[in-house]
Amino acid sequence: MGHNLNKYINKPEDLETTYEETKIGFLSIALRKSKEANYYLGLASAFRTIVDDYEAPLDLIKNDDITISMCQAAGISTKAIGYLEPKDTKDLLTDFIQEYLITAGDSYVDQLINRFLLSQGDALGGRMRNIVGGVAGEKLTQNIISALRIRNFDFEYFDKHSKIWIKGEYFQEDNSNLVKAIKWKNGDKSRLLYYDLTVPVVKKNIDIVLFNNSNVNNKKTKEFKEFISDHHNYLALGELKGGIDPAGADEHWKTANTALTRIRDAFGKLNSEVFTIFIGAAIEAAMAKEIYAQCESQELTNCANLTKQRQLSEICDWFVTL
Amino acid sequence: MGHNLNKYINKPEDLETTYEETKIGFLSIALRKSKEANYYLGLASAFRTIVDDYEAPLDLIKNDDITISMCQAAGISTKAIGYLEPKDTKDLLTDFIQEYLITAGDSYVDQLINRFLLSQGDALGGRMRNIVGGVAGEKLTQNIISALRIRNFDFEYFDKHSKIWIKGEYFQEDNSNLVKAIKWKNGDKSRLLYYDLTVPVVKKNIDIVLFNNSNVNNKKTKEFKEFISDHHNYLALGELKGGIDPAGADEHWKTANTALTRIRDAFGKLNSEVFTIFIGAAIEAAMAKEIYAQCESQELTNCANLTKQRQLSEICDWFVTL
DNA sequence: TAAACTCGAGTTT
DNA sequence: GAAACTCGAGTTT
Repeated sequence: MGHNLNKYINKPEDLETTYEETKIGFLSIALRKSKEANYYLGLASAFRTIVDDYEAPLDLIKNDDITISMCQAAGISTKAIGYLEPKDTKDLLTDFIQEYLITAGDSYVDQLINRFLLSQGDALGGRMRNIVGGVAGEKLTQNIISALRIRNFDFEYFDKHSKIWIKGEYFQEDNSNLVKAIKWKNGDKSRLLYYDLTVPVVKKNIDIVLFNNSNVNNKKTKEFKEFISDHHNYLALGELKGGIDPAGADEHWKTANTALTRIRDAFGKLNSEVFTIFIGAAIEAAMAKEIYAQCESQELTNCANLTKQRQLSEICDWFVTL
Repeated sequence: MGHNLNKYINKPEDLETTYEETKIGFLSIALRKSKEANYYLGLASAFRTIVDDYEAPLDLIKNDDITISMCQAAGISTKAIGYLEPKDTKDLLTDFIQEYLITAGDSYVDQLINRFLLSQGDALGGRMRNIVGGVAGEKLTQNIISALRIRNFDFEYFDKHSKIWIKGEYFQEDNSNLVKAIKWKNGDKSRLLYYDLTVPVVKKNIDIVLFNNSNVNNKKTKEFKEFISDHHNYLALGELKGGIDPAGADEHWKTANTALTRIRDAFGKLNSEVFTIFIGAAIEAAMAKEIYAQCESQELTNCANLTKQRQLSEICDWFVTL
């Protein structure tokens, strides 16, 4: 970049994701999706067992235990169910049974289960999107920790499950998903990184939050709340986009761009400058130009393509030495 | 608003979508989804018919006709298939059959079809998202045409299928989905509106594009290309977000916000000012404040909540009289 | 029924 | 295998 923060990014094109990386990404999604599918197939099978006991479709409404599954078969997602009252769902189910099950005659169970599977497929898709995002976070964690180890910085990580700080030497790659935060020492400097933290200054949840000190106890304490409410403690904030789909690349960069602008505006109003970063897995030509230009103007402090190992190592090393 | 563009919006809260509207939106999605599901159930049924003829799962690979369906059952979306080469899909299918079909024994056909249904459910979800967006465009069209009729402005609409301009008097509500463009006369002023047009100045596709004259022939002509390349012809550009999900509201507003910023930046570089507008169906409290503030500062020229009939009528009337 | 995060399933131009 | 549009299926804090 203009000011050489990342030596592997010297022009916008360096940021672009390759066709090969996209392919690898989609393949890895397919593998994971097949595995996750088992859960939903199990639900369908269990649902069929219950439904098989009924003689007439309309009787299905009477069993409150399966109301949610029936709604799903009728095209209402788990998310949407939360907005409906019992009367709404009952009316909808009655119409659904009339229109799609009774007309199916003897094969109404197949009709119902097949529709249930369709809705569960959409659910599986939603779940996969969260998984892909999680995997991106894990990859970043692993690379940050590698940078800490190479530099021999003392570090600890906060474990989501046990809710305690664990010494860096005990970290293993398969703990990556448990890492909520990392703190380290770089000489006199001490640093604290949190993932997915709601930052009071911005009033939004932010993927990557780096504090310029670690003089604070764990979350859920009043002290922590005060710590994160003080803009002086912030050093850098960033957006991480792990999706591999080129069709979503610009869409999600636009989202990230507004999120980053909100961060700058919120800290700017307090006359506080913070670094902002963007790390994405799907970077297309046009947005690469925008990202690069923002880095040159130093509106954006640093960036990297998550699929390019050298860019990623480089930004992680920069990050831990900030 | 501060400058009274929309008399039904006097404070940010006026923009917020109600719980009731959200509920109606989700219910209408469920109804439509059940209808659209038929197509995917049909595919599954046809797929089963073919698969039933095979004795052993591995033989399925040999039939190229069903490769795509097999891939879908294996978790590869239509979108992802485009990135894979035959060798990739063959390897993946071989592993898939080994791991999930052969292990299913005699019930391997059910296993395959159920997995196919899961993937088709995700496909149906994708299709629904496009439909919801289309319905929003139709609603806007209907309200714009109502405004034109109330004011007795002469207008014509460009029909997507027949690719001709049709006199306004022949417009019927059930043609709404065919309207690609509308042109009208307001006294001496003539106006041309296009939906989903790639604007060369911005190099992006924009939902709502209003030209300050209609001195141009149809699309696909060189003349049209020159017309849309001249920034002087532009009067207003807007983003329309038809989604009802509150969870997606801020996400999509962030996207729209960057899109609108790109429009202003691109025209601004040419010292050309254009009006910008935002119309959304899902508007939550925090984003309502941002939208309202942008309207007050006149960064955003006008806005409306698509679910609030009076706001919508008002912005359409403003739009046709611009 | 808090708010806003995850991202790709479609689609069009 | 162009590029960027549609939006809600999940999820977390």
